[in-house]
Formats: sequence, C-alpha cells, structure tokens
Amino acid sequence: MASTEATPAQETPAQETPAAGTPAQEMPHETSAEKTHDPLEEAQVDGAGPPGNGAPLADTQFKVEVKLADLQADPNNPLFSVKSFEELQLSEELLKGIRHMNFRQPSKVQEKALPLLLMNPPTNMIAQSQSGTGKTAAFSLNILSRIDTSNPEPQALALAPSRELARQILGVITHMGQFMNGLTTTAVIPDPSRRGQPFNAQVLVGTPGTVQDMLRRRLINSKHIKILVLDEADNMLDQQGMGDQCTRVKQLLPRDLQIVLFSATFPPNVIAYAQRFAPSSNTLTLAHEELTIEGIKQLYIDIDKDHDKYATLLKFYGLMTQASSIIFVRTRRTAEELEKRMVAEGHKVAQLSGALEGPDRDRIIDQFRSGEAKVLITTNVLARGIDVESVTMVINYDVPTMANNIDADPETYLHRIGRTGRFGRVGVALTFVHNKTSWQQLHAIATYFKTEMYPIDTSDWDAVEETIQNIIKSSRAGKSTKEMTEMITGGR
DNA sequence: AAAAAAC
Repeated sequence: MASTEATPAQETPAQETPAAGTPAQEMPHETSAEKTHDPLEEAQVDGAGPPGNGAPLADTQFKVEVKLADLQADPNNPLFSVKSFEELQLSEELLKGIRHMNFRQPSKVQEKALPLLLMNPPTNMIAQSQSGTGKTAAFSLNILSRIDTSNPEPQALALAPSRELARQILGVITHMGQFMNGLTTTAVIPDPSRRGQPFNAQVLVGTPGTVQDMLRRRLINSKHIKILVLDEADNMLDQQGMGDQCTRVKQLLPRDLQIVLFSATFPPNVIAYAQRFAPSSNTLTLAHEELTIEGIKQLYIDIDKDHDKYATLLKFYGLMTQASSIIFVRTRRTAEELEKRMVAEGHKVAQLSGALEGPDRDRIIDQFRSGEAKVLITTNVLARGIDVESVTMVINYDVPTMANNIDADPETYLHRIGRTGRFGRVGVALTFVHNKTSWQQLHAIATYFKTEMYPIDTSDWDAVEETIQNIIKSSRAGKSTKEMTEMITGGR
C-alpha cells in the first residue's frame, strides 16, 4: 500500500488525502441543530457584486505580494514564513489532527500561505502552487482554525468544480478536524434523498450550483459564514456557468468574508477577474514555466492513424495495472465506448463521467481510491484536484483542447498529468498523438510550459515496456527525479 | 466538450 518510507522530509507533510484505509465517503456527517433565524435576512446582496466591486474587508489589512521565486532566492526571508506547524499557534486538537495525517513539516506553499491566511484580521488570498503540493491542507487548516465549535451554524464554505473533488476536500477537512470536539462538516452536492433538509454543519463543501440553490432556498444559514474558499479557482471563475454561480454565492454571504482562491493555474485571462473577486488579496504566484512537476515524466507516442489509438491503448493495459492509471478522453461518449470495448475483451476498467448518476459516481471513485478498480477512464471532470496516491500513469488518449476542439488547452493538460507525481513521487504522463493537428497541439503545450516531452519509440516495444516499468518501480522505491531522467534519456 | 441546478 502507501509506503511512507524513504520520502524526503519536505514531501511527507504535504499529503492531502485521508490516510490509507480512510475513504472519504465515511467522513461526511452533520448535526441536526435547529435553525432559528432567516439565513437571507442579513445577506449582503449589494456592493458585493462582480467585477470591481467585491466585498471589502477591514481597511487595516496588510497587503503583501509574495513571489515564490524571490523567496527561493532568499530562503531566510523572515517575511511570513513558518518552518513548523507548531509556530502557528493552533489549538492542540488541530495540531493533533495534523500529526495524525502524518504531516511533519509544512510544504513550500503551506510555509508561505499559512501565516498569511491565519493573520488577523483575516485577509483575502490568491495562491498558486504546483499540483500535489498541499493546497487543500493549507486552506483546510485555515478553515478549521477559524471555526467556533460552540456555534453549530455554518461558518465556512468551500466550493470545488466537481462532486468528486468536493467529497475529497470534505474528507480532508473532516480528517484533519477529527479531534475538534463538536466539529460538524457536510457536503453540499446533489442528493435527492435529503429533500428540503437544511444544511446545519459548521463546514460546508460543495459544488457551486447546489450551494447556490440551497442558499437561495434558505436551506443554508449564511449569517455566520466567514470564509469562502474556491478550490481550482481559475476554473471556477473562468467558465461562464460556474463563474456566475460563484459570484451569486458570494453575493449571498455576509460582507465581512475572507475569500480564498487556490489553484495550480491562473491563466492571464482570469487573473484580473480573480483579483476583483477577492479584492486586496495577498498573492502567491508562479510563472507558468515553473509549474511542471519534475517527477512527472512526460512522454508521447506517435500513432499512425486515429484508428490505431485503441490498439495502442490495449498494449499499455499490462503497464496500467501495475499500479493505478487514469485514461483521459475528450467526450463522455468516448469514455463509454472505450469502457465497453475493453470490458468486452476481458479487461477490468471503470469509467466515470458526468453522464452517470451521483451515487454511481460516488461508488466508482471510491472503488478507484481503494484500488479495487485500477484503471479509470474519464473525462475532464476528474482532471483537477483528485488525489489518489497510487496513480503512477496518466494517459491522454485525447490531447486536451479548448471548446473549439482546435486550440490546445495547456492548463487542462497540466491538471490532468498532475493526477500522478503527487507529493514528490514520480509518475508517467503519456499522451497519444495521431496526426499533425494533435502533434501541434501537444507541441504548443510543451512550448507553453517550456517543458520537455520524450517520444516513445514503438519499434522496440520491449524497450518501451522496460522504461515505463522502471519508472513505476522507481515510484515505489522513491528514486530521485535525476535518476529517473537518466533512465528515460539513457543519460544523454 | 465537460462541468455545474433543478424548480
């Protein structure tokens, strides 16, 4: 299972998931405290609107713009940086939860973000850091440290772009807060079985549409909510539908609100909007050249014809099942078709897309987390945030593209391959290229991130197998990324 | 295209 041995010190603390054997679905629970007042009564719906007019915080806030590069250049910069969780003046219960998750030392992003997040008065924050570096734990810690467990009403709200990610985050928060007496948490995702029941937990994690609906129907008491977190914030604010929903949600919350935006990517076209959404934020940013994870070995395979993609995929099945693997496709239909074909040929694969019912989605992701299903075919629904440490291989069966299906989508590519190589582990990302267009798309992605991608030479299949097998084995053995690169390039 | 809400 999850080997905790031999990982470098700074990688251990950044774990985002509940410990092995603690599936996220066990976590959600809530109390049945009675609601006694009108949740919308005091919501500030004016002045907190979109562009240029977000909810202001106190004037006394300390605005800091920190560039990670600067801090790396000066590791002793005393400005808002902690080397241990103990320095943060957290409650003993919360520290106990942190230790229980095997966090020993803050990761780089946690080191910088936590002191800024925990400052009083609370200050908005926009934080960027690479996939798998502990963003979830950072904002979860901030949420938990600000919960008054003697007040049963909702106090913090976190939004995520998919049902699966919302459930995962809820699991982390619940796990981290397990020693806090009286803490209640619940998911706000579509659930027909709960009808018109109010959401009474102190920490709510949900998807934007459902949360907006529940606020509107006064099934969430917004009066005491003091923190709003958008995970995968660029995605949440970029897309028309979700951007509107998130803005409406913000408008339904109190004016005195700490707004926290986290993502690995903040493309230029959404950064300005993000700054208006979370005014006067402290910011941690990265240049896009700094976003690729060294431990993720990016390979591509040139396939003659579209028709041959499926046959090529099958060749990798044995490698995929060495550990866990995710196959990303562009459409729901392709996901279904691939699943059908592979299952018909006796392969064990699971498939998840937004076309499935909620309970089926829950069942399938849980099977994948537990290792019961080792190969998962999916769409971009799972491109972001999902943390399954056993994932050693990500296959881009279709190159990720924008809505026009012509231009490459570098952000989505980065998030997809970030499902492996979590917390310092190594992983393989393999992209299928089958014609000039798809080659150009991948080339555009490589250029955007200034990263190297290695072609796989299919004429020598044994060598291909050996190379990937070695990467997977090294992932378990905790080999350094330098050794890995030599392995792939033959030391060139 | 995918995702995210159903009154």
